[in-house]
Amino acid sequence: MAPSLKALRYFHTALEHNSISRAAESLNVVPSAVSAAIEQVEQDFGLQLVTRMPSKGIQPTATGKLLLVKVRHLLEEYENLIAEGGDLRTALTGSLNVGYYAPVASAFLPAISARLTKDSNAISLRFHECDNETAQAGLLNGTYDVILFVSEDLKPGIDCAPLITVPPYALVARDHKLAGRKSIAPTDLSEEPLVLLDRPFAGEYYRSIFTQAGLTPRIAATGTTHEMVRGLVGAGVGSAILNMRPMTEVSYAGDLLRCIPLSSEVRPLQLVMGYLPGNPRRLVKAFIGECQQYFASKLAQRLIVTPKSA
Amino acid sequence: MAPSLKALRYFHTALEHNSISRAAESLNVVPSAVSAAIEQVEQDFGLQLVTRMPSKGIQPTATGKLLLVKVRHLLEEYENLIAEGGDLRTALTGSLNVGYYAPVASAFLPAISARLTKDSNAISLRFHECDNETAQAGLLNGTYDVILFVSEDLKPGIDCAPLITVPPYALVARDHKLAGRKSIAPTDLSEEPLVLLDRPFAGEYYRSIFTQAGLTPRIAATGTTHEMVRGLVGAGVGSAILNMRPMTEVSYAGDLLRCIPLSSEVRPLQLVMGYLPGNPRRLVKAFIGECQQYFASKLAQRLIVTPKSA
DNA sequence: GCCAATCATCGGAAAAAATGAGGAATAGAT
DNA sequence: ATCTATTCCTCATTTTTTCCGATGATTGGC
Repeated sequence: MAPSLKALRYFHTALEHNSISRAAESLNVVPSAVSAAIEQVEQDFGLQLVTRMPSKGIQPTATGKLLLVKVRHLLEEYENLIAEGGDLRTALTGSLNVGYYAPVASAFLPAISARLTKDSNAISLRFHECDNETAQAGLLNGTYDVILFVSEDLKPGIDCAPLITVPPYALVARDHKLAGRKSIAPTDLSEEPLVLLDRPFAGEYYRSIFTQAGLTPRIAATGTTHEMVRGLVGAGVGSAILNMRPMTEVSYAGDLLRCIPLSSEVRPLQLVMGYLPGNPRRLVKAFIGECQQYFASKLAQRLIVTPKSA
Repeated sequence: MAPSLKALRYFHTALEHNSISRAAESLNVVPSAVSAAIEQVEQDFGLQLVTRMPSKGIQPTATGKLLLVKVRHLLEEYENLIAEGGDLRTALTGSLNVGYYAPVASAFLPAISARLTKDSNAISLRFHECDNETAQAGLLNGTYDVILFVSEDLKPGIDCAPLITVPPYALVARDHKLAGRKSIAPTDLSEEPLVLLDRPFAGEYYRSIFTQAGLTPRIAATGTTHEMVRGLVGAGVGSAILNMRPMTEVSYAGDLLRCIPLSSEVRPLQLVMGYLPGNPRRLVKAFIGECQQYFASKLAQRLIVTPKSA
């Protein structure tokens, strides 16, 4: 009671052709194989499904006709599965789940998305903001197809493609006394009230910039979102250190800000793209390609603050 | 690019359990078989579908999840097919196509049908009136599950179960001069105007009754239906020879008729039931059983005319 | 640092499928 | 009536696939 799919296919095409030999020819097998398959199906179901008429071919019995439509349906489902499986790899369609840990991802991901979707309306992109930890876990457990994150605490089993190196910069209000400086040293900031981006990995990173220089920062406020930090800085609560910058120096509150490169050599962050090794489907490859292309272009330079770009 | 159903099943249960070894246990195979099957599926689709984490189990990738729902659907379709195939044999349900060549089938088939359908509303019976030739051809080509017909010109490949032996009788109008006779000989009828049932096999049969006795009948009219012949006889157009009789001696026109046995020994007809050898489904068996039971009972004697019953 | 659990790999054994030749039944033609 | 072509069936043989069991590698917990 378990006919193989192959036996069902032979059974089906034999009845489509009303002939074992013609079916065998179209299946590129020998007639006895088809005959055996039909017998197999009949045995498995314990039913007489075919009447054999030597020199004339075969005919389904009434029961065989009944079963045939069900078998045909199953085979069509199977063909669909194979076709869809092939499409997954070859077609630039479907949905793509992206996990990211990049506070200003909204500054560049929309542009990248637009280049993907403008050619096809069969693409659906899902963006999930998360932290470095959940991004990598989500990639491994299948929640995300691809992740953007910082190359720290890399888990094994994830392939990475570097996108851009992001040095930290100082963010001050436009009317701040340091706003006119060409560059700012951590020492300068440690005398100021500070605003800290307090997110899973970022918090320790920003604190380490000061502690490694032997400084103890005075933290006036913390926020868990990038824009909250900017708002606090814009309101004059303090200054901040951040890594990526959006393409505007106006905060949500309308206050003006200024990004100033750090003078001392501080360990920059590496924004990378993570994906699973092996053979990802084409949409994943395309997204990765678009991201790399974007970050190789001059557009991406506007997202970072270096001594030259300031 | 043709993963077997077995490989798909292994792939599916492995991802259901998030573990190759647990899946192998539930499938009663060795883990390496499951591992190989997963690899097979990945190869066939050319996609990375599973992330393997030694000592922790496996996880589907986002692509794997996508494919998994399709595979689950296919497997459910397969299970359905198997279940329905089993039901075809075991369950007393479904539709039954009956082909018959018996002019008075409507006198007994409804009663037989009622006994089948009164226990189940999942039974659907389809009756097809046809001649001896098309009945047998229809059985062989799957149009009919079972046929009722006359055992003449039997084709090979059809199993027969005799139902009843039917001698011919004379049909006269109630006010006919022969209506009072206990029996009638072909000689008596050959002097009368005759009405003939003109159907594929019947026509020659009725003519042969006279020609074999060296008589030439005078045929006043012919009809292609049993009731038309009765109507013609009732209207006084002539007398007729028929085999089976309905359970009424009133014609559609309201005329009274009388059935009188033939005195001479004339070759009777054999009403038989035909079906395909092998393993018919249960509904077919049940119908055959009901028919045989009916014709073994006294009820069926009322359908024939013998010297004793007259 | 060792142990337990888990997945991956590999060669040989078992099972299944396919092959190809030979035989039987039938329809149609000579 | 005989002959031929077609078709399906049977069976021994070969090929392919699948499965098993042992071994090795990786990870996490004690």
